[in-house]
Amino acid sequence: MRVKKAEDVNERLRELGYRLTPQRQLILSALQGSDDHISAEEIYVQVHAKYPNVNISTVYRNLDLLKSLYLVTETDMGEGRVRYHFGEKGHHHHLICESCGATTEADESMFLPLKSSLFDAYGFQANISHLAIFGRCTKCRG
Amino acid sequence: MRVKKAEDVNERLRELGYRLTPQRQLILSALQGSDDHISAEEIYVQVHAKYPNVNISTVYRNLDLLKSLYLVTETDMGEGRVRYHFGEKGHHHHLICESCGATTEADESMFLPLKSSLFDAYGFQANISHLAIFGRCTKCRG
DNA sequence: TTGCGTGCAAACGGTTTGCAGGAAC
DNA sequence: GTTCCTGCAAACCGTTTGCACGCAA
Repeated sequence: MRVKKAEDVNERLRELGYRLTPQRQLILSALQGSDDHISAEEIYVQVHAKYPNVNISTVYRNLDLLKSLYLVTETDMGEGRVRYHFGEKGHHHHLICESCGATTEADESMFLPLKSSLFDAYGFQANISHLAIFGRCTKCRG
Repeated sequence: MRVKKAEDVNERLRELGYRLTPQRQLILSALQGSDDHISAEEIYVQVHAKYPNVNISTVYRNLDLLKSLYLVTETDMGEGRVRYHFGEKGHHHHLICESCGATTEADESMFLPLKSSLFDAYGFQANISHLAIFGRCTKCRG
């Protein structure tokens, strides 16, 4: 599961007829540079540092574009705001403790059986790329 | 999986020292009377019809209370608003089609293997009461 | 030169909060 | 009588939108 290079994405956008504005490239590199999921606000802060005039609406508009091209996925981790993740990075899921708020990553493989039983039972092709599951972590159970 | 009777809930609230205001009871009966998940707005409309002075902030405050007592669960079905469900009703999950918006209910049993593998692998006790899974339904795959 | 993309400011919509009055107990 | 609960209005906060300008192609 490799991270797609910045140049590849730029090329793809150019192919599709989208312009490579500095704002767009900074937003992309914020997404690519983030290990974790990143919020629109956090992207904005990073981009704004290098390019003070940028507006947060530009961040949202570019995130919408990237979502529609399936280059970016969003995950609702129950914070009242959505987090974004660069599409080519590895899929994984989040176990969020309702008591202490700790989040653990769960491997995609855990979810494959579910995916196939949903397909078998309902013909539903689940797009389980980044799921947030709530519950209690080991510590808080004790 | 039985629906808890209104009187039982009233009694429980009274035991815990909470007052049984008419607003609170109307909110409870809206929750209990809803087959599906119901939004705060929808509860408000129902309650308001019988008790025109009620304010939507009262609905939110009561939903918060009921959540904290684990009498009500909330599910984010990706609509930009949360839906509420009376706790004692049967657990089920939602398969939401990203193309046509259709939602199908999936039985809880589908998710039990996932639940136990998360517990075995991470010691995480998943509280999978009402999960929303996005993907493509049978029709939209065709 | 064309029209996509942007900055700005205002609006939006669901939810939360401060406060003073009123009802449940 | 005490205190919880409520109605009201305003604030909040993440996100979206209308508009005119500016820059990538």
